Amino acid sequence: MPNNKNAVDLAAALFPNRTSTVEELETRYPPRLLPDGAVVTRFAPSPTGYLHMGGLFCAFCDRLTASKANGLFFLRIDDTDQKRKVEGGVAAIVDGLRLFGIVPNEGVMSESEEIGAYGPYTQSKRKEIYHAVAKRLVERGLAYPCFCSPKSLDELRGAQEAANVNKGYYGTWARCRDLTVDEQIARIRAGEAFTLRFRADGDETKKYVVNDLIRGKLEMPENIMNVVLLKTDGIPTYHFAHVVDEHFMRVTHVIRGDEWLASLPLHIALFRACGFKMPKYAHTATLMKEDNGGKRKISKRKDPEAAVSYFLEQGYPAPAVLEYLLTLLNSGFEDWRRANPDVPLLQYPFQLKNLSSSGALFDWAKLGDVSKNVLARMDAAALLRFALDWSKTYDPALFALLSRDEHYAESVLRIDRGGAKPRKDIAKLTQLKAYLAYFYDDLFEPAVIPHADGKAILEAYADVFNPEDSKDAWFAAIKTMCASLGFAPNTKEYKQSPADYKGHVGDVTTVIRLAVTGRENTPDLWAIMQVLGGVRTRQRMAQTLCRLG
RNA sequence: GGCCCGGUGGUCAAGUGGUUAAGACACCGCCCUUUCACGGCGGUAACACGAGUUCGAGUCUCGUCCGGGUCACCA
Repeated sequence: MPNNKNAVDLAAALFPNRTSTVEELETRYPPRLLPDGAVVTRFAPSPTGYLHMGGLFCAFCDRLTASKANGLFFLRIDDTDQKRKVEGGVAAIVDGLRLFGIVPNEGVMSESEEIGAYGPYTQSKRKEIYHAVAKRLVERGLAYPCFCSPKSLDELRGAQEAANVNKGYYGTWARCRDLTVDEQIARIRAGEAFTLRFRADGDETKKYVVNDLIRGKLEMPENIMNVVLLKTDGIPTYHFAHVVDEHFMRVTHVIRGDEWLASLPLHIALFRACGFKMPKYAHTATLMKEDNGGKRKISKRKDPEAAVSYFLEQGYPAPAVLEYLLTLLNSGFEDWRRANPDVPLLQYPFQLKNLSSSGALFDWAKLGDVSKNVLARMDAAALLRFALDWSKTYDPALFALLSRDEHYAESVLRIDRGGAKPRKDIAKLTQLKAYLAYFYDDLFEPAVIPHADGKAILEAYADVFNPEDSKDAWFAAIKTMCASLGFAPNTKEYKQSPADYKGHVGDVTTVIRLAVTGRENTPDLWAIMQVLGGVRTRQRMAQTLCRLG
């Protein structure tokens, strides 16, 4: 379309400073040289202070999708809303991703470092690029200045509400759309504040048809909204920055939350107006939460679990959180994990198309189960390292306890771990201290022995206890002891004629277990005694006996 | 309210016109067992509703209902 002279004059008035031309930008950011079929993804969060669960999930999908296709994944910071910007917000995102093993190939690498040839990767540093495209839009008559004040826009909305029509800047409500160029230029020269709006040309009765990679064919009415492209301060809105950035950063696949679905028609219209090729879109489902009876989006304000840091604080292993997200939102993952228990998560043959399109309810029980499995797969040394790392920042008392004697701590953690059927007691590290408390004398809490024969059992056991015994010998000694105390040496015999016995071997070991650990439920008692050592084991039994009188 | 997206057991989910409607978590029972776990076996429990197309519908179409999202100079 030829530029008309008036439009060119307007553009010059709007953007008096020299900007690059769109053609220059095209050369500066040429199509990427990548293998056939390679995809380019991006994660583009706002630096609002922390990494959101939904964001983590998108970034993870971005990473997997790009890796699988020999493509590349970059991190961009969408900081066009200066009001919401938070000190350290970029670090929270970069560090958050790193803790989950998600590392970008290019883009923002830290608060102060960016790598890659398609930057800057921080939107607040790209003003000149947005202005170049905006200027071109004005020259083509596809954008215009709007002098409406926030107050008059409020009134507009009020009037629309009263008239019971759709709200927005469109049709005859778009008052600044048809000002004469003379008036526009005069008001700009007079220093009036203005925004730049999109001159929408959509027909509401017609539909765009888009293929969403997750949802399939989508039909949505064409865009008629004359949205703001550049705010009064010249900073672009998300929509405009999105279109410009995905184009010049040569993104092929946009994976984002489904809260963006409603603005897809706008984005389509903007891509067309700019003459840019659209990327493919994948809109992921929102993570929901049960809220008395109903479900609702997990909210930053009300729900601590909105922030990924919450799970880290609780001591869930990062991979467990990711695995949980995958079981929740990606069909087929659990089968794969069962078949490949030890393959790193990043090698999961991820497919966008088997992402769920309906919003899943967050399920703590399921997360706990997933996490128990992840923790159970770790060996004692790995678990200790994880626990040390975690407790250093989140539980100094536990850290002190574990580092007192790491060798000892590891032998505690080794009990019933590493075999074909490891125990699954722990879902998160906040449970660890309680789990191993009785291995430390200062935390050990003696229990009362409710069993009527407690005294007799402990006295008899004191005679036969030998810390040198192998597990078999240890158990054989207990069985032998059972007979003289009137207990069945095994459960079967007891069940056959309960009347003949005071109880069975399990009741006997329960008394010993209580005396030694203060607990009714523990891992293998023999192994526990080995770790505690003969002296302490004897000591605890003796003390219990004392209390029994 | 307009527009959009969803709706299979309590939760997550397979399923793409013909299945006894998978599986996982949770729950219950049994077995194993030195307790508790783990593991094994079994069980309760679902296609939101109504029309239509078809020999045949969870699967296709329409309507209804329900849930969610979105309608900013926020992203």
